[in-house]
Formats: sequence, C-alpha cells, structure tokens
Amino acid sequence: MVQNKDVEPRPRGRPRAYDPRAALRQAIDAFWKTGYSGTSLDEISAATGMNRPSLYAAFGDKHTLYLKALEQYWQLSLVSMREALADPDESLNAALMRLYDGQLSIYFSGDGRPRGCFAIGTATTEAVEDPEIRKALAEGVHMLDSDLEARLQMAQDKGELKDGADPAALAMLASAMLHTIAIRARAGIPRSELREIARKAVSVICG
Amino acid sequence: MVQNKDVEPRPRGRPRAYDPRAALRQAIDAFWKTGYSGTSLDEISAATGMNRPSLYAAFGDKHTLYLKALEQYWQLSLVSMREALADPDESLNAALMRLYDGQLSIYFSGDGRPRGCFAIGTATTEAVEDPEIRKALAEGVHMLDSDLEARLQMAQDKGELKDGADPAALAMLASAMLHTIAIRARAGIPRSELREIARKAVSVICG
DNA sequence: CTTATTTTGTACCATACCGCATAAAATCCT
DNA sequence: AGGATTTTATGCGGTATGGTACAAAATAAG
Repeated sequence: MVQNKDVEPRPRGRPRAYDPRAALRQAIDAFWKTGYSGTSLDEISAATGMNRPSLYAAFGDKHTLYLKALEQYWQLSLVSMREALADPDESLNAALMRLYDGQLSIYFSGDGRPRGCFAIGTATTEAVEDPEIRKALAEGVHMLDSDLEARLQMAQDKGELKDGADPAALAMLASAMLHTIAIRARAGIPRSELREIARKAVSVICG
Repeated sequence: MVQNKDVEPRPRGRPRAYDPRAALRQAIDAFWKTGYSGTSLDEISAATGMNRPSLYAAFGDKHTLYLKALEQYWQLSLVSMREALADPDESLNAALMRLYDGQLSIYFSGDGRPRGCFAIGTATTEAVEDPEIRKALAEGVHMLDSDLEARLQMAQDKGELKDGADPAALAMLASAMLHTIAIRARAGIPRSELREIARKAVSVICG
C-alpha cells in the first residue's frame, strides 16, 4: 500500500505493516483520554493496531512511548499557536482569538468526549513524581509563555497596548487563560462557553 | 488513646484503630502525588496505616474513596479561599494576594515534591472518561468562579475597579491565574516565581 | 532457490492489582 | 464470665499489566 517516498532504499527485512507516525498519533489519542497511568499497553495496542512487541520495537517501553507522544503533541500544538501569532499586520485581539480558536479545535477534536489539552490533561498528573515528564511539561509551558510575551511586546511596541501596560504580565494572563480552558474542556464545559470566556479575557488583555 | 469526645456513646464492638478523618487526609496525600490511576490501594493502605479491608469498610472501593477525597479537598480549599476573600474592609488587591498565598501554602505543603492543586492535578486526567469525577471537578471550579465574581462585583460596587471594568471577566482571569499556578507548581516552577506572577496578575486585575 | 534480515503474531512469565472471605482480636452488654 | 458485635489482620482468587521469548512470515540480497 505504502509507496516508497523519494529515493528511500527499501529496507532489508519484512516491511512494517503500520506507519509509525500514524501509530504515534493513535497512541496520543489513547493516552489523551485516560492519561499515562490509566492507559494500558493493551489499549494502545488496540488503538494503533500494532501488537505489543512491535510497539516496543518502534517506541521503546511505555514510558518512552509516552514521552515521545508528549513531545509530538507539543510540536503540533506550538506550530498551531505560532501560526496564529505570526501575522504581524493582524491586531493583537484577532491574533489571540485565532490562537484560542485553534487550541479549542484541538481540545474538541476526536470522536469521544472533549479532552482538552493533552499535555495539561495527562502530564500534569505524572509530573510530580516523574522528572522527565515534569521537564517536558515545564518546557512546553515555557515555550508558550515566551511566544506570547514576544507577541505582547510587539503589540506594545506598535502602541496597541495602553500606556504602562506590562507585556510580561499580560502574556502570563493569556497563558493562564489557555490553561484554564484546557482544564474546563476536560471538566465538560461546552465549547461555546469556553470561547466566550476567551473573548472576554482577550478584551481585558487588549485593554 | 482517643478519648470519647463529648457524650458520644462508645460504639458496640472493637474500637477503630485509626481516625477516619486523619486517614482520609492521608489518602488524599497518596492520590495527590501520583493521581487516581497511578496510586494503588496498597500504597493508600501504607499511607493510612489501614489495611485494605478496613479501608474498604470505611470508604468503599477505590473510586468512591477518591470521590470522598476530592470532595474533602474542595471543602478545605474553598474554606481557605473564602476566608481570604471575606474581609469587606480589605482592598481587592490584598484579598486576592491572600487567596493566592493561601493556595500556594497548600500547593507547596507536604513532605515530598510540590504537588499543586489536588483537584486540578489529579481529577483533570480522569474527568474525560469518568462522569462523577468530571462533575466534581466542574462543581469545584464553578464554586471558585462564583466566589471570585461576587468579590469582584463587590469591588466594583465600592468603586475599586476602573470604569467599564467587567467583574465577571476579571473573575475568570483571577480563576485562570490560580489554575495556571496549580499546573506550574506540579511542573516544578519554584514558589517564589509563582508568587511573583500572581502579584503581577493581581496588579493587572486591580487596574 | 537459498540465505540473511527484519517485522509480525502468539504465547508466556512474573508481578501488581482490586476486592473479598475468613478467622482472630477487642470491646460492650447482660 | 459469656455471648454479641464490630474492627483488624492474614491471605486468597481472578484478572490485568508490562515486558519478552520464540517461531512464523515477508522481503531483499546473493
């Protein structure tokens, strides 16, 4: 089914039955619902269609599989957020709403119930006793902080903010807003309501 | 060891070896570190000093035990927050800082590593697939929202907020700030830093 | 066609887990 | 003292879990 892309020389032995990238996405889906501890390798095996030895060969044990899933999620998520903040001609208000709308699309994606942010929703629990997950969580959070602060700084430089505004403080509020939305999505608050509080928060932030 | 308080008529059979309230607190401590799925009944048994049948007799199965722990935590937490917001003569700024300082004390309590908010840190993960936990999480979050909104409304009535401020929006930001602090505490961000972002956020909120 | 190489699929092992059955222990009541 | 009652303590049973051994399958190279 899968054609060899480009000039990739066909590897030596039996070909893989499943695409590792798709499998990782499906593993993310599995962890996303019930968390790291709450998801068994059998469930991941079912979600990916790979049996456990293949899973193990491709991604290592459960812990490293989860770390890879987390890293992959942060990448996708940050790409989406940076796209939202990228256009320098867009107003701060519009850029922030694009960011929140993009994340809401992620939080409410998938077949089952709304599952919020994968990282906030699953890594936070493990972070206390697991140094690697804690580090990955902290780094992801910090990335967003930095991007937002840069965007807020830009807004201030362009005179979009009221005098005396503190871009770093406003960036932290914008970041906090995303975190509370991530939590509330998992708590069952409807999407429309979350978008509404995002809208109000953006109003306050933009002054 | 335990004297019968007041006129409590000593119950009939063998006396309990452990105080159920203290045991529930210790069960909370156990769940707090590693979450619902990540904590075994053996660990809870060790933490409380009760063996499993006693645990089961006192609190029911693991799920109902966790629900009781969650409910107890919300109560303690909300009591602390309401105390912080209660004094009508205090400035909004001071009241909010009292609230954040009180919660930070909780988030950084205990012997081990900082563990943030019990509810945010452990219920969020389970909330997607567990209706009861989801409900308890949503109710707790909503309680804080309501209290903050009432306090912000009071501030506006007293003329503490700038004209045109939206108390509900500001309350949501204050709530979001607590949520992000809860997450960041688990992610390993030091307490001093969290207090600093709380201070800045309060500055913005109070105008 | 045979051999080398890699992946798959089945099955297994040791342990962990939750819940409970049952007996011993500690107290109250008569 | 003896029976009634409640809790504790030990331990078991059935299942789930993470990880792996091993043989069969699928492909490339010779």
